[in-house]
Amino acid sequence: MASSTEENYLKSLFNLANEQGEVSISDLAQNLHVSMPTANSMVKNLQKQGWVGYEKYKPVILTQEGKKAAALVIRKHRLTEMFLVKKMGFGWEEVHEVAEQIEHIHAPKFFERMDEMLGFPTIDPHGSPIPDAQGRIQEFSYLPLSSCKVGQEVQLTALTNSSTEFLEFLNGRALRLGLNLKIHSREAYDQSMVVSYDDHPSETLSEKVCERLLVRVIGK
Amino acid sequence: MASSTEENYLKSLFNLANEQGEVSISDLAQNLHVSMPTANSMVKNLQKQGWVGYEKYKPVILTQEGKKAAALVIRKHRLTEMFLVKKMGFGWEEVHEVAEQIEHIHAPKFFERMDEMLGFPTIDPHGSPIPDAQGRIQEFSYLPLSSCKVGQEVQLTALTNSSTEFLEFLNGRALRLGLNLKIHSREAYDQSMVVSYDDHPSETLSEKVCERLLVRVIGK
DNA sequence: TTAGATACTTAGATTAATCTAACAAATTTG
DNA sequence: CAAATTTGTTAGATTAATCTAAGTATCTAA
Repeated sequence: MASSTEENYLKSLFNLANEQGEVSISDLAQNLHVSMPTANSMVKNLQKQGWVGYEKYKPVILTQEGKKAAALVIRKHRLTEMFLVKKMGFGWEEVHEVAEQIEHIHAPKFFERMDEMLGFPTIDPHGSPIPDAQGRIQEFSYLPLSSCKVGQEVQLTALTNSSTEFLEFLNGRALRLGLNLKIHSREAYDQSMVVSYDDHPSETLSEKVCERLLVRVIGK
Repeated sequence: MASSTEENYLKSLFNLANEQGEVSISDLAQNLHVSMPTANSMVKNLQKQGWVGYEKYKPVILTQEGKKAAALVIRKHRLTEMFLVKKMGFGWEEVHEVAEQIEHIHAPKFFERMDEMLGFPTIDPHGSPIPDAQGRIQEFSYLPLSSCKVGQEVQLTALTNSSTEFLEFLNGRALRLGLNLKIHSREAYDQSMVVSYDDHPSETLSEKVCERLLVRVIGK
């Protein structure tokens, strides 16, 4: 069974591979805030346990077992986030730190009961998919708001970044998942967009923000 | 801040002191399933951090800070047990292992929300008191059933042992906290007692069991 | 195409938590 | 009370996870 530390490495490898494709030792080290030699020796350890394939100076690749193990940790993390928000009254900006700890709890029934109580959710509070109990993960094909056109109506469905600062920024503008946005204009100079929703008749969102908002087109 | 390991030592010291008074290095080592040298060096470490007082060959004594730190870990443990039983549908025999892990989570709001959702409970599912947020613990004065007299009516209020095996034994006889028991007889030879409750007109309980059942006298 | 920069590895040290072996103090008991 | 037993301590080793320093491989770009 993986230690908490090993679980964190598996999770990082999984997430980095999804974001970037190939994952180098330095990517991994940076992501986990450890030195390269530390990441290097842990990768060798993970390899010995059959979770990753690795050859000197080559990218690190999760094996099938490694992917499954990683997905199951991510499952625990995202189920926990959903539970904290839906059942315990946490804000979506407060759940990450707690979930980072609870994801390492070994207690199948605990997470099964969360899953049941939540009605078997498929996404977490930030719109990321929750892997199933077999470690299978459903991929959605959402677009960044930044790639949408003026005049379109879209629904905010997920985020590519769930840092506390970004979530607090969204809270400040009453932006939440499920909201319908109308795209009124885009500024050619800096790619910022003006949108409206609910009782917000005109909000300007920077390119940086628009890239992090994932949407589904619903109109025009 | 105490590591999980340190928290476990503090908890053991607190519980052992309550059960036995003086706590030796060997008591501690036995209780935590570690060797005496391990317990010895951890006690020195806890002393350096101001949680225990210790002199060579003398009993280990928690300081005020040590007692408070221990009580706050026990608070997290017992709140978690109550949450698992009352909010997540666990049986009282299933909660210990999970609570042993969750008690080490550092997330004040998580436990505050549990407390609120449970209506600020004062006892856990096994009748043990839950320390308050300041680490103060309310002591009850319950009697073991074994010390009660034939003819008395008593209410089952707590247990002195909450091992899975004992709890499953109680489950098998539908014995649970809050139940009123009538004491019909006691066998002089082995101190076993015959009691009745609910639709159980006659159950024989061994001395070992009677010592572990804590009650409040309500009649005769 | 080779010099310089970047990425990676090796070597060796550190810390927390554990162990066993050996010795020392304290307690119990004949 | 002295011997035997129990309890506690010291010394030294181990493992997981981390680090820094130093050296090596790979990539990039003049």
